[in-house]
Amino acid sequence: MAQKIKLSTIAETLGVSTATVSLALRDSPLVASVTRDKIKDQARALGYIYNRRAASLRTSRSGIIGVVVHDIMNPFYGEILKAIEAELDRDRQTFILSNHYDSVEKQRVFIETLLQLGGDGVIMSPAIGTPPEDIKLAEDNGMPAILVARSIEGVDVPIFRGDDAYGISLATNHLISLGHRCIAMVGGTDLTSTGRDRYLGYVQALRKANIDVDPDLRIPGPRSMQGGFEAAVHLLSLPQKPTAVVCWNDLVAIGMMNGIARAGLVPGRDVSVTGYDDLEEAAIATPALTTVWNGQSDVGRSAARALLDRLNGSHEPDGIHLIKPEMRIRQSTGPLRLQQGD
Amino acid sequence: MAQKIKLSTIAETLGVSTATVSLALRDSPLVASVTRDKIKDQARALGYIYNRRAASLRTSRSGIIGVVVHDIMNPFYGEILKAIEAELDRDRQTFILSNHYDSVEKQRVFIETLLQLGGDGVIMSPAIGTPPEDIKLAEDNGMPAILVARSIEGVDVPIFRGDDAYGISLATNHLISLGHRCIAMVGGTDLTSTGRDRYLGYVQALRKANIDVDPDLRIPGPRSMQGGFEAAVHLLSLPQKPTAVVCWNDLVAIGMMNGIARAGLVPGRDVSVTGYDDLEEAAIATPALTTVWNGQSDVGRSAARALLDRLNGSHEPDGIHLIKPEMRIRQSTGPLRLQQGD
DNA sequence: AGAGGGTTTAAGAGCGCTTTCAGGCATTGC
DNA sequence: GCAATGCCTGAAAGCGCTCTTAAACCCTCT
Repeated sequence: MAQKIKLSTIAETLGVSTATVSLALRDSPLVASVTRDKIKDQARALGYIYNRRAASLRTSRSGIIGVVVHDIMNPFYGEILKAIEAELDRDRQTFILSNHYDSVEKQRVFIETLLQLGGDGVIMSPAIGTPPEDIKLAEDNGMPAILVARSIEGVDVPIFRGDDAYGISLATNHLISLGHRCIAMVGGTDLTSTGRDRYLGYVQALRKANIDVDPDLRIPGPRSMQGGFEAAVHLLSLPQKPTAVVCWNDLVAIGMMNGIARAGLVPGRDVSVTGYDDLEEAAIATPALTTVWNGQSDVGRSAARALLDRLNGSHEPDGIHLIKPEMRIRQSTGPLRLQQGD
Repeated sequence: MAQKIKLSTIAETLGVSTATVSLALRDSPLVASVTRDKIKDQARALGYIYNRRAASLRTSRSGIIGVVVHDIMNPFYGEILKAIEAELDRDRQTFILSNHYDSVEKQRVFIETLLQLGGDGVIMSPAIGTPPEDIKLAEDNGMPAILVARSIEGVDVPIFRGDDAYGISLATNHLISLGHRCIAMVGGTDLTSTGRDRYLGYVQALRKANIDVDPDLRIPGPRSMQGGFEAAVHLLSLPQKPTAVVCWNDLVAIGMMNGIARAGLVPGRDVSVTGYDDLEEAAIATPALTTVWNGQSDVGRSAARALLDRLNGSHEPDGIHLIKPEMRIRQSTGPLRLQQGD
């Protein structure tokens, strides 16, 4: 690299002031279009690189937005991220992505880093146990926060997520309507709002159908294919095997179906399985997975939009924005078969 | 937010100069430890946020490293990213992640943004058709680049990737040793170095075993489960059905197995399938997938290490660093069965 | 021709931090 | 007891950009 090209370099070679160059590059109407074009051509010719650190030091607007979720490799968050990315791209915002893996510590480091970089805002799916102070840390330093997918108590920032209780009740009711009475629930934890809401939806649906809730049929925890696979092994070893399983998400459901298949049973015939999220994988699983679409793309898009609006002054009303999930019925669920039937 | 706390705020409240505060926070030996502790306590008490933009404007080191790959949601890149993340975290570097979706344009925008932010370096898996100038753009502006997973012609920056030709030959030879002669290859394109190398490995393995290469048995393109699923439908409709399939990656292989199962055949018995990458999913697929471990974590870790070393002055030798893949034999491959056998 | 109006450009003061260099103060050696 | 030796601290310049204020310029109109 020959030498750093800066505004003043362009100004000198053209015999104008740096102010004019700055204005011209920013398309200010204060600069004549002839001058502006001349300046832009010269900038290109010299290979000028705009220095955002210097600019944002002055303007205190960095164009950086942070996004932090549990795990960006989890397809559920992946679909939210894609929607956020698309929305932010349209506004030419740079976004910084990070996993917190449910470590409050890692999440706080991320927020602090973002503040140091002068981030304009942050979209987060908070780690389990996130203290409200960590959100306030961002807000107090002029960095608005928006939550997605999970709520936390004691903060009043906008939240976008699916209506979990309703969504899981859709799945549970579907199984009940197929004649199932012994329905397990696999995955989720009481440590997140999502976990609590989904379990609630499951319990309420059972109660409404006058089915007793058997605590042995709840296996909290699993979130991955691996987890679903292991849960299958466990459930199929119970004296009273469930005939249907409501899974935390599609990954768990696919793992569950694999586990059922390994045991020599046929998912969808011997044991019905529902997923949650309606990932791309769901439709091509074997058998195709009955699941609940959770509005990931809506969540991502709306959250990004809300943040951008907020940055532009129009203060979006705070509070929870629930997206209504929808049922996707495929082949992994079927009518109850009698014990020794076939 | 009450008011911006800066170095000078701390300095004033303590009656020392800003220089002392700066030095103290940076743990300079020039400041007495008593003073240093007092300053640090005060900084914490006031809720001071270090302004990296201002600092990096002065030091021209930002602590930001860019990482751009085809698609962060693709588990193959995901495992590379995890390794990079772990390595960069140890050096307290912030990293900015992006997808390019094989758009050279999007990739260039990313590089430019990174330059504007003063990025210290960039790790990239270049988009198909990346012109060498785009890499030079980074290097010429003092931002070292490291390539992962894919090579491109005409640049001499360090490259870390698996030995694709060798890896695919492992899979192909494995199938040949099981008696298969009619072996399809699904996925990959001649547009990437990886695609060319893997096809080459496949062809060479067949030739060495005196098996004719049938162009109809190559289906370029698929990369996803969906793609593998569709390829299965196509292959099983051929007059001369293949008895084994070498797949581009594990996702394609899993999709392929789903497609085979949908057709009423048993993967691993009726049609053998190999994957590539050895993702977590491979081991729990049904049947468990025979695949080739491609050293993703090694690639990520080494690439990050190389970049950090380079930033610290020790100039890593350029050139290609090949990681040796390894075979993982599971249940999705089995001996050739005679046409009407069983 | 001069004034008034509109348009275009220049000047300059920071944004918050780093870092060198010189000077102040206390301690030690003779 | 006095000079020398460390150890700390403060002053100040400047990283590259923005943006307001004010001045310069060029018309047009009277």
